[in-house]
Amino acid sequence: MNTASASLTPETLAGMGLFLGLPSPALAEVMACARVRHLPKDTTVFVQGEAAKRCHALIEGHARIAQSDDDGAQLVVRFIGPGEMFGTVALFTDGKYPAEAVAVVDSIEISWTEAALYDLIGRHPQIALNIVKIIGTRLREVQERLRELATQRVASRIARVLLRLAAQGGHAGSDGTTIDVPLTRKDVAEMCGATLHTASRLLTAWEKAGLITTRHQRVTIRKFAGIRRIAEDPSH
Amino acid sequence: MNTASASLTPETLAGMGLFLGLPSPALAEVMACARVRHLPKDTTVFVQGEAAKRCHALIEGHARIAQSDDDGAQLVVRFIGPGEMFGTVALFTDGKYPAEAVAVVDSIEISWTEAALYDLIGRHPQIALNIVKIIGTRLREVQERLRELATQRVASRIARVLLRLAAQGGHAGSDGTTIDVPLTRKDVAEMCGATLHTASRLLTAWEKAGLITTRHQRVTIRKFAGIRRIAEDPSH
DNA sequence: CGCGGTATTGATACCAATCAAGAGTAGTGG
DNA sequence: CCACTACTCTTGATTGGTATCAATACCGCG
Repeated sequence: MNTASASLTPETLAGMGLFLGLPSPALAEVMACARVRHLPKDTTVFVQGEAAKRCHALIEGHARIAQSDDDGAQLVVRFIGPGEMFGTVALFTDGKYPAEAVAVVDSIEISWTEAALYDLIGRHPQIALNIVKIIGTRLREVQERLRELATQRVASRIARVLLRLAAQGGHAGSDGTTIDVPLTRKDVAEMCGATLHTASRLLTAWEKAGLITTRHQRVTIRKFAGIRRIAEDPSH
Repeated sequence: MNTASASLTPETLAGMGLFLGLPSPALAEVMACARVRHLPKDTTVFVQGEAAKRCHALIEGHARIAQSDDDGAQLVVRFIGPGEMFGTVALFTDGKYPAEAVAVVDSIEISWTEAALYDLIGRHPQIALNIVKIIGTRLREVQERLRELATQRVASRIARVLLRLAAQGGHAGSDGTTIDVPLTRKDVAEMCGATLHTASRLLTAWEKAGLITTRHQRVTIRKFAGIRRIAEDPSH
């Protein structure tokens, strides 16, 4: 993991949605004004309400973005994986992070100051278009979830959470696809607006039915068809 | 209303979020490649799944943006008011509108083709930043609603819908603030993921309590404090 | 070995959906 | 002008999915 930091080159940036379509020299510029940091597990990158100073992205690892209520209630907005940016919208709106970001495994972060980002956009407007595309895609996803939450039952929503996570960050094995973010029952519940108890009941039931297996907060989907059926079946 | 079309000048654009910060000559360019249309009440501007061809904005009136399930279930994503853009995200993502847009009152729309928009952005990159700001703000709002839906009760959610609509488009009168979008009980219900029946019961109860009045689908908030209390009270 | 965080599982309560019926209200056309 | 129709709104009765309350079990770790 610390070797990754050593091998970090402008080419690493080429695959990031934020810098798609930029020529090599531009990537070098981007690299030149970036700050790379190692984030040990459970590091808080920023907290809700804090003044936004930087645009962030992950090189490696996973971060949980979560929003809290005035009372304790939390909602997991999304998990950020390698190559994805986060904490950037605040720079363009009111300057305060609307959620908190915590590394859920050892991770590596790259970030830019607000001034540096604006400067880069000025010289490479493509970056602004990339941001529009990224934010637009997320807007859609969140609207999708909003509709799900309004119209689907808990079982469907949890099934969809699993499918979404598997698609976003999952590696196929001999016995199914394993989601590489460590997921507590609480995380699952907070991703779909359910209680930890209901999530636990359902996941345990699915495990007994052979649809999934969970060990040490790692979830493996063994029967995609079964999970997909639950996700789409309006009666469940 | 038809006079508005006649008096339409580049200055009209200056107040739109999309073109904030642009100098007059740029606004003239924007105007030159725009198409202005009158939308009679109930006109469908685009339907869900349709290929996105244009970037839209409202000069006057109101449009409802709603997303449908595979089965009939609908969710009202937002109401668009004068000066607000809509149907633009699709141009930057997969090219398909994720929702439908319908004028709920007689309205005037202005729009640009995808090519024209890209061309304008190329010459005036500020537009791209404006889009980021607009979409970023909406992303936040939707995330906010997502959390509400996950953690708040129906009464709170409906109260918040009223407050949000009053803030977005409401004019103060002697007896309170009237929301200028015509709202059916169904609209209210679909904005917060409830059934029309529950929405009706609550609104009627609030009307009896003197918190609001409704006549011909026009809602007036008479006691802001009362509505705000319901919005924040976790027991309701 | 005990301890904090996580997970399971049963019993109960309750909010809101669903089922069901009827009462305004607006627009249409004879 | 009035019947006819469609749509919105109201209101009652019942059901059921989940939250809530409560207790116990598990597991890695100091």
